[in-house]
Amino acid sequence: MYELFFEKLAEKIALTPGQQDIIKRYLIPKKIRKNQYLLQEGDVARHAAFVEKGALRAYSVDEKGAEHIIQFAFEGWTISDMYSFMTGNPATYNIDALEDSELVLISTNAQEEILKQIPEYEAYIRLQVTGAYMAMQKRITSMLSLSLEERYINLIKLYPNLIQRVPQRMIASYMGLTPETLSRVRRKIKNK
Amino acid sequence: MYELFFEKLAEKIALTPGQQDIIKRYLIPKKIRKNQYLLQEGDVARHAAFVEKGALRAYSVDEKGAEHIIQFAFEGWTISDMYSFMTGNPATYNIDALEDSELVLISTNAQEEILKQIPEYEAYIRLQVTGAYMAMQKRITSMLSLSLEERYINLIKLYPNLIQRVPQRMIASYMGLTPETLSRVRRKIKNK
DNA sequence: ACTGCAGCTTGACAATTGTCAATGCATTTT
DNA sequence: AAAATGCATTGACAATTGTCAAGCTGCAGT
Repeated sequence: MYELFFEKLAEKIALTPGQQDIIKRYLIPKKIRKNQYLLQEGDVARHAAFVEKGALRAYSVDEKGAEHIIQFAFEGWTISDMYSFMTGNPATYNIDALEDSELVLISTNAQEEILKQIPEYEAYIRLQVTGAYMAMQKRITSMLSLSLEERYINLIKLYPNLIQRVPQRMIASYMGLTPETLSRVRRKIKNK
Repeated sequence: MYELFFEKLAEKIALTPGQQDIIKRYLIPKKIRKNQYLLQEGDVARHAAFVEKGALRAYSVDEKGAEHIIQFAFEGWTISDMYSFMTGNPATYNIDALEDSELVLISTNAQEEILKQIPEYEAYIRLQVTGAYMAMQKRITSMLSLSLEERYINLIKLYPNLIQRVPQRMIASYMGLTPETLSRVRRKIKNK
């Protein structure tokens, strides 16, 4: 259990089996069915969720009811409403499952406890967040400087399995487009 | 010297005067004139820069020569090409000064040394990066779900001094717009 | 003070993207 | 097997945004 979690952890920091056991005690396994919510806007995010298996998305809903996907999370990724998780304020994003999924939950308290007992864990979180930050920076740069076709091609190159696992309209939402526009972008690319 | 740097540091972690002295030894003060480069695309970012005074921007340049601003940095902010800084790969962004500025540089080596000697510093960086991550997430959410007018109004509300210190065309660039479009957005807002 | 330049604004027009409606296809439900 | 549902595609048209050209303003440098 928690195989992938500790595998990813080991990529960033070295821990003894004893330290791993301490961490294990604070982890909560959770299975979640497709379409179920992990977090709803307005609730407080009391956990960060590491994805052992499956796929989730975080998204906001605007006044018109349109959904805007801020993040996907597949195996090996962590997802939460970071702002809510860090501050205890109500979440501004919804998170739900795109597939039946297996998660590892870490509560705010658990994270504090782990940090107290295993200071190395701090570096793990730092590197984790840094990676997420850099990915997000690339995403903004792509939005600012590339054509839709280039953006789509790059996205698929970066996450080749995205197409297989996520409906087009959600990729459109992630890119800030309507499904119709994404469909036309794909046609243009195909006809080249 | 380094007043603001240590003030910001103290907001996140508690350090003894002795620890502060250790950090001080690794910091490099640098003054930079308006329009001067701090970093050019292709070079390796060997430092992160904390802004004691002044203003800088990080931006990429596309094939057509258009600039796209990924980040502004004013007093109390840190700026670098994080990817290059972390990996040692060539930078993909340019960084230059919008005003005569006073910076505190921290080299990659300095950061490593500080982390070795003062483990509390790790938490500082983590919180720093987490803040940057959350800000960037808000920026993407704003790009995905708001109208141009709302985005502009929110931006000005968030950074009220931006208008005073940064030319409109750079705000347009930051928002992913042409200067003409931003000018029209501003006119619409004014006529309400 | 004068000149020149850079930045903001405006207008006319082009290109891109969104909206709405219809269709087709595949999957699920009955 | 038939019906219903959800998703992708397409077309026609509307709205938004970009492009190009021109003019205005204020500041910088002489």
